[in-house]
Amino acid sequence: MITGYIECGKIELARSFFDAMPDRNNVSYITMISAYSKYGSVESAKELYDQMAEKDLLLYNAMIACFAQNNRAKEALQLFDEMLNPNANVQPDKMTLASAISACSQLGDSKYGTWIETYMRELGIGMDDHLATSFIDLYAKCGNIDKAHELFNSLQKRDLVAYTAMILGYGINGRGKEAIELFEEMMDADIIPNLVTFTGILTAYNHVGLVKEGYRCFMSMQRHGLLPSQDHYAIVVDLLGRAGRLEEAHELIKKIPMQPHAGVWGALLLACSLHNNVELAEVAWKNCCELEPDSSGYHSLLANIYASAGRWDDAKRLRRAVEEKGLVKIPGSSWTECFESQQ
DNA sequence: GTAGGGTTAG
Repeated sequence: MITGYIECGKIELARSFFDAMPDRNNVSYITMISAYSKYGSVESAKELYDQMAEKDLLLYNAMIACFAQNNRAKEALQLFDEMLNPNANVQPDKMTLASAISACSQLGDSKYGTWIETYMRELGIGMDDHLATSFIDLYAKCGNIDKAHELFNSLQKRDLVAYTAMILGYGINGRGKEAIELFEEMMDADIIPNLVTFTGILTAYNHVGLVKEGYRCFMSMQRHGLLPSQDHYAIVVDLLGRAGRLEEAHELIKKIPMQPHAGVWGALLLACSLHNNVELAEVAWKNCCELEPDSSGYHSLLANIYASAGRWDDAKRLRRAVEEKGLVKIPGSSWTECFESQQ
């Protein structure tokens, strides 16, 4: 009954049914927690998790997965650590490890990831395709593309998620040719790409600067019945923008059927700074500010553009405005950091 | 394979 409601997305109905159940057991809790996880309601999931006094393996797994799937990697690893404490009286299994590796990958923590690989052997847990896929993602994000590829070759069966992880891995490592070849191999195998796959392949086109092909790929999304997300638009804006095709990038943004998010305009702003286009930069900057008024990055970017155009007064004015408003600088992160620490 | 796991930019 609960699962029926969950399948059609009626999560509140599922919850009221859950609340009315006289004989709620771990299974019902786990089902409900997973449902909240799927719809991004991490707090509601945590609330249910906290209600259980005795945490068993599956309950831990459901909650760790929930954190990992909703970009709360730190909390996922925190809970994983808690579970490793002998007092917890549980031992992780492959489900736990898959989520933990995913969390390491999100944090770019290859050290912890490698430790998990060793620990896995200690526990006598063998590598399966799910685990291998999370390791592919981890190693690729940490720049160890050879190790990622080795794991990809070892898969028993290459499915959509595995292909997607590897394509994205090649994409972010600038190995466009390999990414494109793999994408074609996937299509030949009649595996239908999803939105994530397109993020990967578009990233690859972007890295090798294949504008025409990348744009064509983006346009092909509709044929697969996929509606490009803001992220996809942002990648294509970046692709066109880096190639200096700023007007086309601007036109594309104007055609987005929804309100573009700041990242889309940010990609245009970045392109304007690469190609010293002050007028368009101002347009992009204005939109960025409206959508994300608290971020200082856009101001600094425009200030740099003013400076390189010799408009020192404008640059100074903007930099002063940042200081006066006390805007926070969001520190950038880099995947290469964890690669370097691995060397 | 009977609850629970793996893939989204720069």
